[in-house]
Amino acid sequence: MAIDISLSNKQTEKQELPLAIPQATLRRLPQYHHYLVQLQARGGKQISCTTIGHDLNFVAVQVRKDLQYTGLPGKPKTGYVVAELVQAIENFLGWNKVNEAFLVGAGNLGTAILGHEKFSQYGLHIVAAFDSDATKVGTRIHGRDVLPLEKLPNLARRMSIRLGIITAPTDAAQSVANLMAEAGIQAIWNFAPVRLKVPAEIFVHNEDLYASLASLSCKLAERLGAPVRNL
Amino acid sequence: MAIDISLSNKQTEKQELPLAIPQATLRRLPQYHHYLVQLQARGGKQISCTTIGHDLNFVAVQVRKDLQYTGLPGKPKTGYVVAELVQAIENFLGWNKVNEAFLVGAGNLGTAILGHEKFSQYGLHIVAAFDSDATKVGTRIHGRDVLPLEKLPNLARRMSIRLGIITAPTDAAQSVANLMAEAGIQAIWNFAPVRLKVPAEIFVHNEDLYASLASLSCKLAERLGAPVRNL
DNA sequence: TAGATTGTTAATCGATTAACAATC
DNA sequence: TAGATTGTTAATCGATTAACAATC
Repeated sequence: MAIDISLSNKQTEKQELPLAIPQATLRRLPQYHHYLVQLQARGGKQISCTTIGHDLNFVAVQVRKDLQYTGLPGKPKTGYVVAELVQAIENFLGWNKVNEAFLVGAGNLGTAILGHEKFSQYGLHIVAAFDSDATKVGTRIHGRDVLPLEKLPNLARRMSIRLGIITAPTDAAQSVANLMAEAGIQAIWNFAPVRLKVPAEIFVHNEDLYASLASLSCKLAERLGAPVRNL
Repeated sequence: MAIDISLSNKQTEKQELPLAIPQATLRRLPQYHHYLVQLQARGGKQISCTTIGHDLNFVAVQVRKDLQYTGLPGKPKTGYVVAELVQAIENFLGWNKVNEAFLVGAGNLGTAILGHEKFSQYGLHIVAAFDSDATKVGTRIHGRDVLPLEKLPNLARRMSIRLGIITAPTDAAQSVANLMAEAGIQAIWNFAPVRLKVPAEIFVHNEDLYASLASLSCKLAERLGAPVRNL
């Protein structure tokens, strides 16, 4: 019987138990991707974890573990085929599928994100912006219409939008999130420094600039305190 | 001799070994801070880890461990004095000291960050912007001059600038970092999706939007694949 | 005193790293 | 075959959580 089970596991494939990926690996995959794309541009065909690790300052075995999540097997002695690996990472990250998104908050940050054309290379298409400020509504920012916030739920449903980006001011963020939840949006990229309260099925990713600032100012404060060492 | 050493360690205090703070704790401290400031605004005087944990969705003991890094002791039964705790966190993070910074790359993102007035409440004062684009040089963005990139090293030295913010395009980021290193800058907040090569004494914090995007698109792809469950 | 809370020490968990067998 | 590399299993490390004593 034991043989039976192990066989069926091997044969049926893609069974499931995809072995949830660690956050840390997920953060590194885009780095590998970026590295590999550049390598490819320079004509690189094959690559080993040893080399990737050396260039990116990771231990080789960590690179190997990370890449295993993409499901692409490498070849002993030669390593991975660069083109395949790029594909595998993009596939794993969902970067070869289009994600249409709505952005709320057409202020400075919202404008910056709308202007970031590279995102579309990674499947992120921001199709419209929303704002509650009447003076902004009706304008166009980097080719996208700025619509009144009230229109979001209806439009999101009709267009089956699954991703929402919040670049609204802190105080408005929660109510925007509520609107998005109501609109059936499935994931939120939140740039406001608040922990949003949303239904459990909605995935929230917080882009917390204040956490970054903390890390930087803490480091600088620590250095000021310490006596200056010989440079 | 052994006794001697342990005594001196205890007595002299502030000796060192400040027990390096975990990254994760550092990310949470600003959240506590934000929560406590709001609490204070509503007139809260005392607070317990139990309550903080409940409101912020952390386990109480984790909150306690995190807060211990600030060095402020709580009182059994009553918890912490809100005002003291806010102070202690700000002090620990260096948010009550002024950090003057230079920003390089006056594009969309740079403009957004220059426009983010709240940063100054956390000690971050961006005093000038730099760009290599001659059409931008000479203009003012959110009250700050845009200067030619070549002027950065000299000015940074003269003004003892310790923090640099990179919002330049990916290709330019490394050379900007080189310039900053040359200018004696001690910490870099890097918004470009590249791993910068800098001397070991420079602290780099990467704000990696593509890592965030990976996390979001991966989650969405995973949902699309799976059959829709009962909502 | 009883109860809520802090602070601390031990157990658990997950991610990183090390060791090594398998493979081309 | 020898050597570089992958893939896997075990050891290590660090952070989270649990258990509990100390304190007001």
